Amino acid sequence: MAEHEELQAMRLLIDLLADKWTIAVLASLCGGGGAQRFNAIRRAVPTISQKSLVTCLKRLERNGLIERVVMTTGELAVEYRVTPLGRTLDDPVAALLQWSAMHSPAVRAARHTFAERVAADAGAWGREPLAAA
Amino acid sequence: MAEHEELQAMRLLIDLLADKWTIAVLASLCGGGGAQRFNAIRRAVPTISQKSLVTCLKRLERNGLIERVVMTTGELAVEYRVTPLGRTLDDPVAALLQWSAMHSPAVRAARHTFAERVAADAGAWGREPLAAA
DNA sequence: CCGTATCCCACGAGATACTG
DNA sequence: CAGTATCTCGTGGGATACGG
Repeated sequence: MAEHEELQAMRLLIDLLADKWTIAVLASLCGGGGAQRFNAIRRAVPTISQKSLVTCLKRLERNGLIERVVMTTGELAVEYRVTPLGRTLDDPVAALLQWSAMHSPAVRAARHTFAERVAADAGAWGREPLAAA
Repeated sequence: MAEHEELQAMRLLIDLLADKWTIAVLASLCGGGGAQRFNAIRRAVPTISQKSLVTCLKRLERNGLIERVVMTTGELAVEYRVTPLGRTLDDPVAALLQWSAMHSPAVRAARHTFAERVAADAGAWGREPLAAA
């Protein structure tokens, strides 16, 4: 799978994608042709909080995946756009997407099996172990 | 990139891989031919704590990616082995690995650029803003 | 050897209120 | 419109000690 330092490099990418909103934000950005304004993203990802969106955007910017562009029109307007580096995420994200489509049902099934097995184990030696606590 | 429900399925996979140790543990398991004993994994991933390893293994088991096998020899011995479902992770993980190899230097470079830019912005309007706090 | 139990801290993230 | 500032809570994870 991987040997030693590759793991560390991979953590970098995983940490990039792992937080709760990054993928959704990126999807919104790409959906908007690669650029969106702050509140447009908020509307596209309705359940995100302001704070989380700001944090998320800052991280993406810090890592060079998106760019923050202050528009020079009269009103205050800021646009976020995906950089070329950000575009390169398409490949790994596509791989994740494909795996999810193919195997996530199996994972859900495994969870149910596991839950039942645990319940059976609990029932095998005594009733209501939780009540004893 | 992705539209609506795919995101939720992807979260499942990301959550699987996101915690600090899963990838390393999986790598150790695969390195051991697909099966390793508890303390063998610990030695392979020296900086992990007992607690974290237990937690990590439980999650992997719960999601059907590995199997816990109690050996029926005299001494207490437990082996963890990758399931067929677990093997299917090779594809997405390989994609992550490849991206990391190709682009992680660019991310690190972006971080430095960003840090310098921030420092320049800070220096432009006043010295030692941190000292003021 | 293979864990469980407890304490403790850091951090992600929601809610809410305020500013340029 | 595009943020910043606090508060608070839940959880991940390290350290340590104990149990089967």
